[in-house]
Amino acid sequence: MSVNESAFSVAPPAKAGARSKKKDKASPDKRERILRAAIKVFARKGFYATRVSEIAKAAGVADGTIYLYFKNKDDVLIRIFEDRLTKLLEFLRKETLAIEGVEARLRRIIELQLGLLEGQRDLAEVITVNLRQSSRLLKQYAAPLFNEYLEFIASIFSEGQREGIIRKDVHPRTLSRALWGALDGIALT
Amino acid sequence: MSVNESAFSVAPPAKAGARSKKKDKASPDKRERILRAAIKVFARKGFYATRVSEIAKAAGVADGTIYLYFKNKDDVLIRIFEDRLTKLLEFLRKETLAIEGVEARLRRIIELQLGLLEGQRDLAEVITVNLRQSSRLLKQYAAPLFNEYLEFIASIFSEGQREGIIRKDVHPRTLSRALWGALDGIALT
Amino acid sequence: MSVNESAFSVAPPAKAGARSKKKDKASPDKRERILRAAIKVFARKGFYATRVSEIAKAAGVADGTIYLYFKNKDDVLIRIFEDRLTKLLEFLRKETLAIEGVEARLRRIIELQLGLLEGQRDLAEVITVNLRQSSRLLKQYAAPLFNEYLEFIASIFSEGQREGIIRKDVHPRTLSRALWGALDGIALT
Amino acid sequence: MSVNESAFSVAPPAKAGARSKKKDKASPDKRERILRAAIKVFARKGFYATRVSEIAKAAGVADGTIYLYFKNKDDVLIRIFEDRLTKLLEFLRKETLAIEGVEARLRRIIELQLGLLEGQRDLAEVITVNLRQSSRLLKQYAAPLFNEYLEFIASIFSEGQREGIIRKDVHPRTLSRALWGALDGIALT
DNA sequence: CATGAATGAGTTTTCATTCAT
DNA sequence: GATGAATGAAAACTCATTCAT
Repeated sequence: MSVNESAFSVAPPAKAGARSKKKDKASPDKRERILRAAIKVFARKGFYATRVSEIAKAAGVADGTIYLYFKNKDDVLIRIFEDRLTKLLEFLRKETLAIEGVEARLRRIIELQLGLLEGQRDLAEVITVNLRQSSRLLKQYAAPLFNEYLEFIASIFSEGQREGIIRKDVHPRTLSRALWGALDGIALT
Repeated sequence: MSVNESAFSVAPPAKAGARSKKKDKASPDKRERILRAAIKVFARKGFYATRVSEIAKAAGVADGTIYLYFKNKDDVLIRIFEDRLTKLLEFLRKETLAIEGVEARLRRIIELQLGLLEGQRDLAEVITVNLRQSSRLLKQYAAPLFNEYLEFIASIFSEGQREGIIRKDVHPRTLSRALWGALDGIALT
Repeated sequence: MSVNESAFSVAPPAKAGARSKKKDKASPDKRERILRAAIKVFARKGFYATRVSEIAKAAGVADGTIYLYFKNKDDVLIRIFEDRLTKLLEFLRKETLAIEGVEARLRRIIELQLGLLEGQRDLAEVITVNLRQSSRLLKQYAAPLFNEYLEFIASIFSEGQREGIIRKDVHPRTLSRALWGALDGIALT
Repeated sequence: MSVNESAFSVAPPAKAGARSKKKDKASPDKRERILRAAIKVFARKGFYATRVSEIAKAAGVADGTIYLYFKNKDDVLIRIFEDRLTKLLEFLRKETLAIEGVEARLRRIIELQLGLLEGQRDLAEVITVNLRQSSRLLKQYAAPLFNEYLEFIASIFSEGQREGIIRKDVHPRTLSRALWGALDGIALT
């Protein structure tokens, strides 16, 4: 399973029987289209510099439509974190835990991570950049998720320390932060 | 010489004999006060979420005063990069080149870097965060300076590769990005 | 055809079959309402002394609405010139060229002009006053149109000179300027 | 006596005995310098578009100095009208009344007027343009003076009508307005 | 559901005026 | 008197959000 066709690369779920009912006027995944458009635009211009109208245009919907699916502009960013980060985390867990041995696991994480950061540059950009300078509100929602992510990687380092294959004088949490930072730095190229 | 009393921790230059001679116009350090206030506020809330009036209040000046020293809000951020990053780079160069051996140098850089990122958390925050999602204009000014910084670290890795103490299958530039990312990630705590 | 129901006294074009077909978007005459309000207020207070909010209030729209139809305050003035002066010129041409003989034509011009300046005092005021002391930008747009207007009158004087019924020792262009000035001076009452 | 060295082309009054007292620090005619500078800048950019600091720079004084001689920016314009228009009127009266015959007088007025408008383009510009679109306050001061000026010319037309050499079906006041307008229009070239 | 024109609160920025030196 | 840095009230303009169609 490649990273780029991974679970968090959400694709509209196959649209079962073509045009289910009659009208089906509500294009089936307008919400999804908006999220994707938002990721793209947020990545390019940052949250604050992005106009709601730009998201709308990129998604091919009217400005007002955004407010049918999201409470407000902040909410769009929050949902990006929630939807995507959750899926990313699940995916990482599944992929990693299937592997035996701390070193192999870390290699797999790095591999996935770099693959992710390459294939989903936009998403990574949104996560890293916007995590920091956004409103209190956002931080409340997003930070816990990101923390969970770091915690997961830390847990692997922790295991490595117990097994004695990783130096013990650095806190696993610090290691996980350093790893994320390094990978993110690399991917920025 | 500690990082936190370093060259880039700009202090109004002692004003030799108080009220030197005649003119002494343009309140010598008001500009500096504004820059410092801006760094502090930008770090906390990010560039876009920061109101010019907040910078003014933090600096203890009137809103309009900002515009006596800076062209506009963008310009304030640009000058932060210009003033500070330049000084930081000079400082790093001086400190590092005085040291013999690639490994020792890298240790010193990490040491300084972590010291900086701790002692000047605000500045580091502004540099890292705002470098990414800001206006074209800013990127034009800031990115080159940041690149110079990465280039400097890359040059040390490069030397290490020639000396055979650093693996040669990764580009020095990638290494420098990874190092910055890791250190930044750590400091974020 | 009276001057005051003339072509340049723009009225929303009757909107043929009410609510024509489908779209009918962009409130058809809001732009027009704003232009009219602006002419009125500019005439009374001058361009610079007029607040955008005053135009908005006079037009019965919100401040921001102005910016849906015009780039900025300058643009409002520019469009007044463009829309109105162009129509005025067309009107004058049509009315005048239908008449035989230089003297009769000039009489008709004076008649129309005074009618205009009376019936559309506001517009005349805006044209004359604001043509002079405004920004480079405006002059670029407005002056050529005003010149075209003067040129048209000059062409009639020119014809009169060829026919020998107007003294030849004054340049037609000077005559047209003098005529405009005199009529404007009179109308100022 | 040429128009351009006329009474209303105020020159600092010869500075009697060089450097009267001792210090004489107050440059003798700073007020006059400011007025002249203001006329020049107002003519070029109009009252509203002119910054107080621009007048100051043109006059070679500090911004604050202006407020030692004038109550505020409005006051500067008011004094221009008062000082200059008064002098202009006196001058016109003296010059004209020395001449015999209505036609000769009018010729002289036109001559002077065109000379003035040429030699003192700036002043004429300020008078004509700014008379119209400025604040209530200004109009209160300036209009009466301008009216007096028109009244004077009207009186000559009036005399001409009594003498039967000027058509009687137009009000003298209208004639004077037309004359001013025509001359102003010509001079605008 | 979808639209997008309209709104107006909230920001940036300007500049006349003041006042400590 | 003269200065010009500092002030802050006032204006232009932006853009998230609403709501009639």
